[in-house]
Amino acid sequence: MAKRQPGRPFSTEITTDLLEAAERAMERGGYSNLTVDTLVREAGTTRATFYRRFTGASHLAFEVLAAKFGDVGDTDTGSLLGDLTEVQRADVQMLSSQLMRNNLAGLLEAMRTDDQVRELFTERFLAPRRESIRLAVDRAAERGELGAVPGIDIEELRDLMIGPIIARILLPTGGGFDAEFAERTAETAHRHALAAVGIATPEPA
Amino acid sequence: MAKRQPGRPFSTEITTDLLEAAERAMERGGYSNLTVDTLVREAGTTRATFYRRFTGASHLAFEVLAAKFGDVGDTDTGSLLGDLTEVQRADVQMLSSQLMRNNLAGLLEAMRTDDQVRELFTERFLAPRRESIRLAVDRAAERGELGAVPGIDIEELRDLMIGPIIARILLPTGGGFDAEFAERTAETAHRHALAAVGIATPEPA
Amino acid sequence: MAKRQPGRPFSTEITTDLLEAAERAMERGGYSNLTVDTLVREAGTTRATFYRRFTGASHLAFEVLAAKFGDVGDTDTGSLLGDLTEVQRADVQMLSSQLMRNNLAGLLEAMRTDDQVRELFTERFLAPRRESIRLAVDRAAERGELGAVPGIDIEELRDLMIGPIIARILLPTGGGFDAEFAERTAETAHRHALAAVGIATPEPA
Amino acid sequence: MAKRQPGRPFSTEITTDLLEAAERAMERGGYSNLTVDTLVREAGTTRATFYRRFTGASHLAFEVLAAKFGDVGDTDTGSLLGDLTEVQRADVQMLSSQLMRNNLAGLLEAMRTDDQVRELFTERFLAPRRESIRLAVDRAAERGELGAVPGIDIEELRDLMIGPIIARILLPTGGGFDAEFAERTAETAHRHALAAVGIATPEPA
DNA sequence: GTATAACCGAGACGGTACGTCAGGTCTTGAT
DNA sequence: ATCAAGACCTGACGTACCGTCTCGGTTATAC
Repeated sequence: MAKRQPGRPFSTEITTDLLEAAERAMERGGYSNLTVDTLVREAGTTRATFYRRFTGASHLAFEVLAAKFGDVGDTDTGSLLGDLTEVQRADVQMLSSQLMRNNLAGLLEAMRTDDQVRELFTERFLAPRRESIRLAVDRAAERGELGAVPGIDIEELRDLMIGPIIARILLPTGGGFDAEFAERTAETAHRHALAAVGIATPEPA
Repeated sequence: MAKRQPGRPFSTEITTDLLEAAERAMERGGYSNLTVDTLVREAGTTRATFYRRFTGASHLAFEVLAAKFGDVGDTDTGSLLGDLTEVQRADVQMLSSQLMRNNLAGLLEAMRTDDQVRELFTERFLAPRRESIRLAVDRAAERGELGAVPGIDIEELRDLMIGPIIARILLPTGGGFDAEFAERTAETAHRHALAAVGIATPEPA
Repeated sequence: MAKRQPGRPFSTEITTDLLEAAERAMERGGYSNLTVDTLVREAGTTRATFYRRFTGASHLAFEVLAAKFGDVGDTDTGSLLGDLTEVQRADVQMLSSQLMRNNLAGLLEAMRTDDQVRELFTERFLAPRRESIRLAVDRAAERGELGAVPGIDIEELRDLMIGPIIARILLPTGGGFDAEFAERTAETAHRHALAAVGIATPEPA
Repeated sequence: MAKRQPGRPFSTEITTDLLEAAERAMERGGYSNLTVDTLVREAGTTRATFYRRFTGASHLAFEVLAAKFGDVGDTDTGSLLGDLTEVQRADVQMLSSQLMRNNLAGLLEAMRTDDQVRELFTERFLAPRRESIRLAVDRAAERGELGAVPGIDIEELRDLMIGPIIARILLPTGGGFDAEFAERTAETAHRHALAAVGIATPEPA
């Protein structure tokens, strides 16, 4: 029954002020410019109050992203290629946003050090996306699209899909994303999956 | 003839001491622990001396990586798939090293802000690797392996190859690299290239 | 009512530690050896904490002297000569201290540059001493010792009294102060004042 | 016969360039702004070359003043008061110059630490001025103006004369020097000397 | 209603790093 | 041996963040 804690509860207004201030800073300057001092000043509060809610700037940054992109839907389109394309479209949209472009590298570095942020990220971002792919593959197997599921490394499929998007965002030369980028890379991942179970790729679309 | 410039020359010993100190720190703690103070302390020199050589810790970190992984060879194996596999093998080896695992995210974030580091990185890391792929594709086109070169986006091909490696390194859940990872991803990139020019993929290897 | 200001108050212990450290350094090495780094190290605190209290080393040095010599009493002995002698005795005692010998020149140089230190010095050291002399002259005028006050330049009288003491301290050849130095120079200043209003000097004492 | 040193001799041009650069800097910013770096840059030479000529900035500063004010003439006006007035006029002129106002305090502080500068200053500035006063007193004694010379402390007389000038320069509130300042203070010193040998002061001028 | 527990603003605090400046010395090549 | 150039070590500068703390004052529940 989630018992009420004694004492004065957190002011929700301050929390949202901080989240908004962080989002603005992340949109503008990006991760390197996120300092607790600046955030609390802009949110009109103080360091101590900040640290009651978050363990540090990286934690808050993560929460901003989680609020924006935390929930992934799972759509059953009826075919593996269709499902993978859906997943890829959602990820391209998420990762190509200014918020991600400016902060992904910084957060990935923060994860290396900070266990808490790493766990949160894994749980809220990585796991759901991996699950979407696993479900798509399972459904394909049930439909008989794939001979044998065990031959497919879900993790590898995921990296094959999200990797090119990340590369395009993080590497300086990376251009934009044209309308068919998601389709092309999803097809390639699809071929990869088929090849893994020994099925020759059908006619290219 | 590289004329001698006037004045006392840089002490090469100090330079190598700094590079070595940086490499140790990068191997151990990774990018976040790279501070100018710590480096000069360990190298037995001073901040001012450091700043005569490097613009900051990120610049030095880049130089360490450039010294280790700067030069890429170009091997002509006689087939596009063979060439791409060579490229991929080299990149897997480079990126899976502890040095890269611990520092790639930090450097990518540094690049967002620091123009100089971004240019150096682009010039010394990105451009040569892109060039390797371009040469492989050009040779394949000459051999008639590919119908029309213009249909192939070199940049996209590069992202399709390096992306999965990066994802595996930077994302917390990323496992290791088994012996055939390079082969599999190179094959997938190869299929992607063929599909781009409308050629059906041959029998999977 | 001296309302309490918000926030954590300054630690008085740190303040006194700094003042004591400064006094020791001023006594030992003198002004040139006063560095913020050394002071905070000896007081066991940090630069930032120092700068919350003082604008710089010269400010702190001034505060040390102000605490020691800040307040001057005003004694009415009944005669101008007596009053001037009292003032002179106090100034000889103050300026002949090791603290002043070692730091006066440095502080005078600091004053040239730093407006704040100049103002503090003027207000807390110069003004009160000038006032003592002015009061003595006013009382003498009321008693009829001096014909007309306006004829006396208080500033000049002050310089005539404090000047010789300063010269003796700052100039390298300056010897010590014998017991009658204050009396002799006060008499001379007295004669100067009388001469300024056209009164012949009486018998030398 | 002042044997010629082996090797290349000092460039006199550099020496004068340095002296001139120093004078400009002393006139403008004053002692605190005298840095070896700035001086050699402005003189178009280098630190090493500077240190072959001078032991430090304070040494050079002293040389500038010595070149300007080093030699004092000795005039015999026929009376003690006349001679003292001459001395005082010269000192007022010297000390009231911008060059002295901006650098005296700094040099006095430098003297406290640097033995060499102290010796140079004593020898070239203090000793000659003391000697002028001593000669004036000796002549007065020969003329019978003073009963007995031994009763007069030359050092004290010097401090009584130069002290007020110094006070007026160094103390922040010190005003300017009107035309009769030298006369008035010389008279006062004269009275002091007479009093010291027990002679009543004559009618004020 | 009145404890009590936790919040909140303000800002000091020790720690660590930043990038710069000045001092005085040393190394290189040239005169 | 001087000179220009500039690296080098030492040590100090004033500032920025970090995460914690100490104040005085303010809510919300819980007794």
